[in-house]
Amino acid sequence: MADDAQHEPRACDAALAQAFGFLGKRWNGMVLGVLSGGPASFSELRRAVGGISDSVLSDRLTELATAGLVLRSVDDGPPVGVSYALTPAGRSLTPVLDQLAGWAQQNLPPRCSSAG
Amino acid sequence: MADDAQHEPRACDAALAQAFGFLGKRWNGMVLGVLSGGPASFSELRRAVGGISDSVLSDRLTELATAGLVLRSVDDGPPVGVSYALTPAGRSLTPVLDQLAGWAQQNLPPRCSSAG
DNA sequence: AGAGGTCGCTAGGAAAAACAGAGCGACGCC
DNA sequence: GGCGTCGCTCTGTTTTTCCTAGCGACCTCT
Repeated sequence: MADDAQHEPRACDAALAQAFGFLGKRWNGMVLGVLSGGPASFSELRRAVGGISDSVLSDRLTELATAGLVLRSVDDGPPVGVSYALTPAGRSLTPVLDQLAGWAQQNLPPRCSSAG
Repeated sequence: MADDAQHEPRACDAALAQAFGFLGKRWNGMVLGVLSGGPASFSELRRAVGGISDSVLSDRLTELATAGLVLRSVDDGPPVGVSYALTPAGRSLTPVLDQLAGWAQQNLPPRCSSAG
């Protein structure tokens, strides 16, 4: 082996693997994204991400909650409901998501040519 | 609060959806990550991401190349080979990946307490 | 009261993606 | 000639994701 190898497993890759353990799942990144805009209920989430089904959303929410990224709180108000919000850990991901969105706008082929 | 609604579909979410069209796939984020450390060959990629099979890697590479994120170049040297490298578009994702790795190290439960 | 809609969430079966393993033609090594 | 590597594709099986339907409880409309 020559000394060229940049491709040795470094901490960076390990952390990246952890990150993509969540973000690599089909909708996890999206729900984190809409949640970063503020707390939301189950139905609100479903609409915001658009195209996800109840089963999957429920799964992702449970998963995210278990990982400590989102918090599930039951609203005792007259109209009983459930709210999902980002924990500090999840909230610290927001700026990254923001950058990601910026990158996508510049480097990804626009799927919908919005006339604006 | 009347003007609370943060959950309307804004450009941010649309861009995020584009981004996760790629990063939401099981290995795309990882190969982008190792590629951000420098060009690599098919085999090098396979080792670096660790746990991916030839079929899937081939698919992801084709997909990423089609999207204009990575560039496939055939090496005419005596030991004929193929090299994959990030395009400018792909390279601009590197800092984001870096932040993501940083976030993961701080906010994600360490799965393997690496001695090193 | 009766009928219908929404809410949060779960269950079952179907489709898709990912997987592991083998193989192809061409190369260098011994 | 035998062997391993390279980049890449094919086949059959497992995991993941998806769609459809449904539950109990609440609210609204009539």
